[in-house]
Amino acid sequence: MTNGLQTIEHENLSSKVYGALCDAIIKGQFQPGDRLKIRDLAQTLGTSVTPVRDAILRLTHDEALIFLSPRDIRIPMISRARYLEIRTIRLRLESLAAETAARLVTDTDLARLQDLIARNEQALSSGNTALGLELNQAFHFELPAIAQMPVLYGTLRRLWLQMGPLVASAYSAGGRTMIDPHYPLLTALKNRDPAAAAAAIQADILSGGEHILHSSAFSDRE
Amino acid sequence: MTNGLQTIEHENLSSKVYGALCDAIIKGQFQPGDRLKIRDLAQTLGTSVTPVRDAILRLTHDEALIFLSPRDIRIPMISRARYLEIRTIRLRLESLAAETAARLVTDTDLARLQDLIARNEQALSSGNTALGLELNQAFHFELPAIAQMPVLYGTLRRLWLQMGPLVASAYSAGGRTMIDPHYPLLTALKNRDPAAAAAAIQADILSGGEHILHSSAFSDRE
DNA sequence: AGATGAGATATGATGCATCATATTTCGAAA
DNA sequence: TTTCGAAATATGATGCATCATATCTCATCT
Repeated sequence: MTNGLQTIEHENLSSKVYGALCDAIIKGQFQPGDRLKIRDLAQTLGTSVTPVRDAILRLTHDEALIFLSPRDIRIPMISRARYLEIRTIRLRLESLAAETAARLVTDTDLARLQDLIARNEQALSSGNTALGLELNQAFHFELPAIAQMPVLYGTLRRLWLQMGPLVASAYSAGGRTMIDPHYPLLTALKNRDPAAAAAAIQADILSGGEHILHSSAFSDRE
Repeated sequence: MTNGLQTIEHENLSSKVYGALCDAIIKGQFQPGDRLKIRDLAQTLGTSVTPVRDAILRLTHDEALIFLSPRDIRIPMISRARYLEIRTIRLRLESLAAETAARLVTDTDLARLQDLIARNEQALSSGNTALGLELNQAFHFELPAIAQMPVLYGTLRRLWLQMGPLVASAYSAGGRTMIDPHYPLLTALKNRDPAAAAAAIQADILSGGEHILHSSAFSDRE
């Protein structure tokens, strides 16, 4: 047994299918309640059932998909309570990412963030909401990456997956809510101010949350 | 598409195998660096390879197992940095669980927690460390359950899985560190005092963390 | 029209064969 | 003894068949 075992990332069909489905979920290509069938997806994607099954099962463990029955896999409609729970968790975790990022951020990091904001402004101008969603999320995920917190990154990624259809639906008309809060956050990071960074990301989450709460039809069930 | 889609839990071979492997990991039946082979496990467990593969893949996505290569699945030795990251995240999340639990806790909940502590005292007296580990963890998981935060529960479960071998190793000699901090937490919950509950769980995590940091050999790598 | 039940069909779980390639073994050379 | 390379073996990924049972369809009855 050796110390310092090194993890590897390898890309196989299953992980490719998983990535494609994650993208589709985040971009709002599925609606809550939509049914996913393994054989249909395998045909569409040109694979056998195994990698699709792998990906689907993974997404159910991510809680981005649910089994309504042992034969019925759906995109879930999350409840208001669940959304609020996720938001509360995010307030705790994204503020941790932001604080830590404020302490570690480099000029290269800042340039990258600036670029994401600029590209999001362009996406907004051209009405490309799917790209806007993607860039908003990419901005958020920069924080745990800059903070060098891989566990936190993975945890947040799964939370965002769960919110995917909700966020895509709430922002289907686009809007500045996905961009404006990023400016004060960027400023705080430039200033290497952890407290300001934490406050900025929390303000982002809360203002975004208000938008989601006002524009979404939630499941009445937990 | 209906509102209020209801998720179901169904138990199949894959989830049974997953549960058995999670148990084994938490109880320290594997050492960091140990190799798991799908066919061997399938033979041991008396299943075909499919459910074992499902369970193994799920554990790799949980980051409780790692692929050293596309053919080599191991129990990871986590790094000091990763442990500290997990601990930081736990400080945030378990305090959230504790605060919320303090607001929602019932007498039935309190009795259950009391029982867990009593059983842990017994396990300590009889030198049953594996049971002590299990009961310590059960106690911790009561908080998100009482708090009615299923997402938080799932998130914490995965963090504990990752720490499984480390915790089992650090506490291989047993000790009061797994019990003593539970008393002030129980008191805070009895008093319905969120701030005290949060402080108590954080103290538990930090004191446990000191024990782990002093007694563990970490991987030098991230 | 709605409800019910039977039969047909579909679905994910499971088993197992095959494949590509990763790993181990073993013999030879240094 | 150690190192190296070739061959043998093993391993997880993938494909696909089969199974158990979930779901859908359709006919009949109220």
